Amino acid sequence: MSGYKSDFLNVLDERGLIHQVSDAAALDKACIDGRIAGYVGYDATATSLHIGNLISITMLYWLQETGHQPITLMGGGTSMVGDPSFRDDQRSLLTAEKIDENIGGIKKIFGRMLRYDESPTGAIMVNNADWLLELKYVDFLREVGRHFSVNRMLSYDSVKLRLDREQSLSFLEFNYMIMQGYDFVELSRRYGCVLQMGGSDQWGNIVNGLDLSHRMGGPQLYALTTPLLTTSSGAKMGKTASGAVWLNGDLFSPYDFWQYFRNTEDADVGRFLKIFTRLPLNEIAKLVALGGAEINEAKKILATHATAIVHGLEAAEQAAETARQTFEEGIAADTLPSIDVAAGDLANGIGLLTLLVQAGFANTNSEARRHIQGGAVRINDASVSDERLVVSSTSLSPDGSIKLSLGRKKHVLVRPK
RNA sequence: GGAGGAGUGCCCGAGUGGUUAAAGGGGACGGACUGUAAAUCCGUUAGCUCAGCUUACGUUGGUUCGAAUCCAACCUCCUCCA
Repeated sequence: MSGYKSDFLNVLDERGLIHQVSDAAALDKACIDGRIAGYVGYDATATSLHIGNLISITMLYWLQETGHQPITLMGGGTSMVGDPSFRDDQRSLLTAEKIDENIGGIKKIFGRMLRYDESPTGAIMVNNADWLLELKYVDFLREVGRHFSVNRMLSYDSVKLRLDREQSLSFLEFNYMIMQGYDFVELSRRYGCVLQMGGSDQWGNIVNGLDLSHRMGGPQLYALTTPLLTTSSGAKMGKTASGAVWLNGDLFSPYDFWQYFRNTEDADVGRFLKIFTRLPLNEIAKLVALGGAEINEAKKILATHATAIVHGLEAAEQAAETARQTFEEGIAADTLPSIDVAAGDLANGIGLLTLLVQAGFANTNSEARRHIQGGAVRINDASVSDERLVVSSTSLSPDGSIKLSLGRKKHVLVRPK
């Protein structure tokens, strides 16, 4: 739907970020009447957020830009339980130490995208461990638990997958949505937060919070979700052969991040420009209008802007330049991602299979072997067919590295250290 | 507690004693073609010290020259009954 009056909802709507909103008209009005506070929760399931989370951070960004207050909630408490939504298996339990470590890693990204300060629209960082871990079981059940209907919770799509697949859903996990609902109420009490946002898979969990607030005599709260991001071919975004597209540079390099967006399908360019960049819409419209091979220019702009938001402009431009040299000039840019190997090892010679695994091109020697048999591997741009090949210092180029490639697109420099 | 049914590789799903590392599909990866796109076609898709060996069909045992397939116990889930 369109025709919102508030800047916030208009921006999100124009950029295709809205999937569902509860009581859109009332939320719209609240945004006009004054400053609202809205939050997104992030569970500490890994040491970095991934590209899917980038959308919800973007929503917080626009919330702040349009004069409201974003709250980032770290799931230090909820991560102790694990969200079963749309999962077909049980998560392994995370230890408290691991959760702390993950939160440390996750936090890094927010400072780049949001402004944390004391001003009315300054972002706030909170951790639900602060209140969830203090709860007394029976008191909590009597105060909060009584408002939840098990019948209803079982009817949610989010748990259907698990039930349909005849997988057990433990009572522990079943409590997750109650905790998330309670988080919302707690944030509303503490910070006057009235809006929770998230991916479309979070709708059920978020709406629980709305209900709970209502039943506990709290204020009217609102829910807003974004569409699940898929490519035009229907694949879920954010997965590559080597794993998730992480936002932290140590897990997924800025160059790879840039490449990820550079390889966007034609049909997705416009949609992604709206979501992953802050370019004005009229400029985006011009880029999308580019036909045929020229759309590649739009993809480069998309890649650079998206990378700049996450890794900074400098890193983004360097990634763009590296890509230009690698793909357009066909030379080995010394800024390609590199791996270090011990100089002594290289002098003695390293098996190619080992090297491919170290480079992250294969998970096992067998997989590396298959790549070689399939003709995908090149050393310094020369095809390799011998899986027993031993790579040594003789392959070093004048600038002191070996260019190792898998397929047309994946390149890594091997450097002795 | 009783009766019946199910559990296969990343996912779905065939297979009911012997070329079965397990049909087929999906996904993923590689190759060709292109524009570092899509579509299409081809190939690969358990591990290893790889012309060989090891581990695999819920778990553990058993029968057999030989088991994913037969038997027993156990675990998990589903349906009906109490």
